Formats: sequence, C-alpha cells, structure tokens
Amino acid sequence: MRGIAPLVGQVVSQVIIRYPTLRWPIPSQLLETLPHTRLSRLTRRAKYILAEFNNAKGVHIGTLILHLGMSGRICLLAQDEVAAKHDHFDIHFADGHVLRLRDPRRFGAVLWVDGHESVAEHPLIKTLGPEPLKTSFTGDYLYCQLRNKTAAIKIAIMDSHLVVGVGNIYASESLFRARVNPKTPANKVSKAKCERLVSEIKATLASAIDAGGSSLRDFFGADGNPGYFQQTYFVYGRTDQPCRECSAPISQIKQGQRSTFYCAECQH
DNA sequence: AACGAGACCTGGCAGC
DNA sequence: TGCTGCCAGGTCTCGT
Repeated sequence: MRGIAPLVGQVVSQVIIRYPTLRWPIPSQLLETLPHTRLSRLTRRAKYILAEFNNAKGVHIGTLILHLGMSGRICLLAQDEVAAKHDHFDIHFADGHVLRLRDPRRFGAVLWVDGHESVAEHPLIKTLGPEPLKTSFTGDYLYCQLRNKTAAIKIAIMDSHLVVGVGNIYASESLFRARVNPKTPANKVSKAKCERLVSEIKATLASAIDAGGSSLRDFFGADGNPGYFQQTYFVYGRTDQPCRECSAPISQIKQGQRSTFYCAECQH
C-alpha cells in the first residue's frame, strides 16, 4: 500500500482487464465506473488494500478491494509497458502512471464496493479479527479467544477471524520468539504465554515491516525491487539447521496442510 | 461453534 | 533434456 501511495490524488484515465480470472472474477463494471474518478484515499485492513475513489465533484463513488493472495504483485509503472503473461489488471492514470496487478497463481482478488455500501460490512471484511499492531490486540484478548479452542496454537493465531496479519512465516517465527510449541492446544496456552505471544507477534511483524516485507521469490515491492534484503529467520525454512538459541536441529511438521518450523528444545 | 480437509492456480525445483 | 511429483507467502467453503 505504501508503494502505491504516490497515486493518491491522481485521476483514472483507463482500466484494462486482461484476464478477469482471479479468486473471484474482476468486476467488469470497473471499465466504466473508474475512468474520470480520482483515487482519493488508500487504506488497509488485514491483507486487503482499500482504494477509495471520488468523482469530479469530490463525491465518494466506491472502494476497490485488492488482495495479493500468495503470488500477487502490484507494479507501479511510470509509464505504460508491454504487459507480461500474468498481468491481469491495470489502472492507468492521467499523469501517465500505471498500477498493474500481476498474479500467476490467481489467488488474489480485485473487488468493488459501491459507494452507497459500507466496506466495513463487506462479508470479507466484517468478520476479521483485530489488527495485530493495534493496542486492542492484547494478551487478555488472545487468552479469552482461546478458551474454547482445542486446535493447535499455530492454527489459531493464523485464523484471520481471531487476529489478522499472522501468515505462515510469522506464525512460526512468533511462536519461536515466545518459546511456545506450535502443537500446543490453544486452550492450554497460559495467560502469561498469551501475553508473551502477543508481544512477540507485534515485535515480529513490526521488524518485518521495517525490513520491507518478505524476501520470497515472487514478492516484490511496487517499485519492482525485491521486498528486502534477506531477512534472517529464527526457524522458518531452517529444517535440520541448528537453532540460533540452543543449536538443536530445527523441526519441520505439517499443520493444517502448511509447514511449521520450530525448535523442540526451546519451545514448550 | 469448531475443526479438518478440500478447493482454487502456476511455476520452480529436486530427483530420476 | 524431459518427465513426475512435490512444494510454495492465503483464505474461503463445505462436511462432520
């Protein structure tokens, strides 16, 4: 979202939908709705980017919801360029800038919420848990939410209805930093460990944001440069390598069909 | 209500 | 070189 912030205030000249097939079809009404409107505000909720548009009179027209899924990438181009294979969607602006959405795996989404409807009430947004970096996300809150959950703690903190923003990498990293075993049933995590976990989730995400995002193959910042310098992980992707704390080999298991990494010596 | 599995996709890589 | 199988950062939907 920060990468495309320079576009705020710009007027849309054209929308191109090359391949409407994302997680849901890109609404074709954008072709008529967006041109001549102005991008008035960019915000974010969970992993959804919310782009608000005004008409020439400054009246709110609606909000574009963008999600990058697993492989999505937003490119901010200074001028039009030949589109590549998985370039699904463009917004061209009057000053020449182009916002381009590329998503090989098509798990991303482009949705439209009309101006007379509430984004907060949108089915994808309404049921989301708190933002992890907000003060409302506390150890108390987490502890209360876990009372009736028997699923593993790692599964629980990745549930966006409980708290948003904790993806597969940062779930493993946060649990290591809090010294919590990912297999622990959620309702067996003590109050004190909940406090610690919340504080480590906040610290993990804050430092990742500071470093600029995740340095994985197909993630790039809006300027086309890799999201960051290689971030060093405590456990993620370090199967059989020595724990940075105790030198025991890092374990890899499957939870909910996703890989989990942890140190069996350090995490209880 | 909560859980687990399945679903959606392409591309990169290891192993044969 | 080419094939096969496995793996990947997300999250909704469905059956139990």
